[in-house]
Amino acid sequence: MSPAPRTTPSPRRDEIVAVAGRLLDAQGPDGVSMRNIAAELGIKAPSLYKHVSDKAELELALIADGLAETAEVHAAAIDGSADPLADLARAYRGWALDHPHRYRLMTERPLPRAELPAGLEARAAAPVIAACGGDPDRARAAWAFAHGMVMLELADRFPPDADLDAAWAAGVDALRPPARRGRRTAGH
Amino acid sequence: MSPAPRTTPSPRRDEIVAVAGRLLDAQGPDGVSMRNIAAELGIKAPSLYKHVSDKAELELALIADGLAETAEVHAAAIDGSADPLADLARAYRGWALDHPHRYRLMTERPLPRAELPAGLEARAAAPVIAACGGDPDRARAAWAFAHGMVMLELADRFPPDADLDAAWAAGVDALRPPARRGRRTAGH
DNA sequence: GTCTATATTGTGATAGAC
DNA sequence: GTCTATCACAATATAGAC
Repeated sequence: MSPAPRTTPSPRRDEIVAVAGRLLDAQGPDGVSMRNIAAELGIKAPSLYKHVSDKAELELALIADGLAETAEVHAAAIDGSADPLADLARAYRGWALDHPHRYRLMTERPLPRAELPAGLEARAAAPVIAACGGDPDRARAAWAFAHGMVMLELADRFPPDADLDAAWAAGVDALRPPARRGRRTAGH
Repeated sequence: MSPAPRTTPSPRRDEIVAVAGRLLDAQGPDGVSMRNIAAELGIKAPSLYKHVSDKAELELALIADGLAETAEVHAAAIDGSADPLADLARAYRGWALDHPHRYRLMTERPLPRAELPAGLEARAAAPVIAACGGDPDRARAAWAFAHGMVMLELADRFPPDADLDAAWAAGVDALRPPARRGRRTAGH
């Protein structure tokens, strides 16, 4: 179902991916060099190539892991919520601010869809769509709003006096779907 | 009023900045190397340092030029418009898609406010604020929405079947300020 | 104002020995 | 599965001659 990794899975490979992820989260993209990863494992860079075909494979694994993690976090945020869009927004912002480099890696380039586990993108997108009452256009607008807020906050691009909580609230208020009328269960 | 550039202004300096801008727009950030700029001018890279203190100075000039240009384009878009937010959104998207690398450079890092001409940031921000009826929080939400849409579109991150025009329309509809009641002039 | 020569530092990746 | 040695690059920037 999910496409095979370019390299055979192995415990050592998993360690390498884990170290790459730690380096990314801690030092940003420049920290994720083959030399650094190797040093962290107490080996030399060329040895990595016995376990991993190239750097792109590592980045792919990092993206897939991040998508899976956010899919879970976001699904949990709307689960049973009385105000799903507001709770999702809070969770979205929180995760992105906690993992800025990972977040950028996951959003700054085209998704390598062909090499991602089947259904992963849909699972990651499901919470916004649900929080927008099933309207895909509104969901994309809401995603863009949240992405824009996060990116501008991460880049420290808002004016110093801007009230970001208020800006989030204004966007969520505007984008919240009209009250659902008499629905018993989460709808189609 | 505007802070002095680190290097004395000169025709040659202006040429260098112009070439850097052309390279950025045409080839992206990797195309903007001191070697490339020099080659474009028919000289060698070290010669540039007689006119410009370092690469950061060039990037600063590129950011300032881009801000000034968008400030004009966006102001023109809302001028006399019956639906300012929609027209601004169209202009915002158009300029960003026409200048993707410049747009990224202008938004992906903190503004070097201390080294920018006085009032430039405010001039660039004025059109959104006006289009949002003067509400700064809603204006920031609208900016974030547009920024998110543009960045995700530039990164080709939306699913292939997404209707981006519809997503823009959904966001603009949601964020448009309540109809202005009986105002004669652009308000305080 | 331009040149040559060079310092310095970084990257990803391969060959082949052990 | 790890090593050493190395390739092939690219970048910004400086010194000093002309």
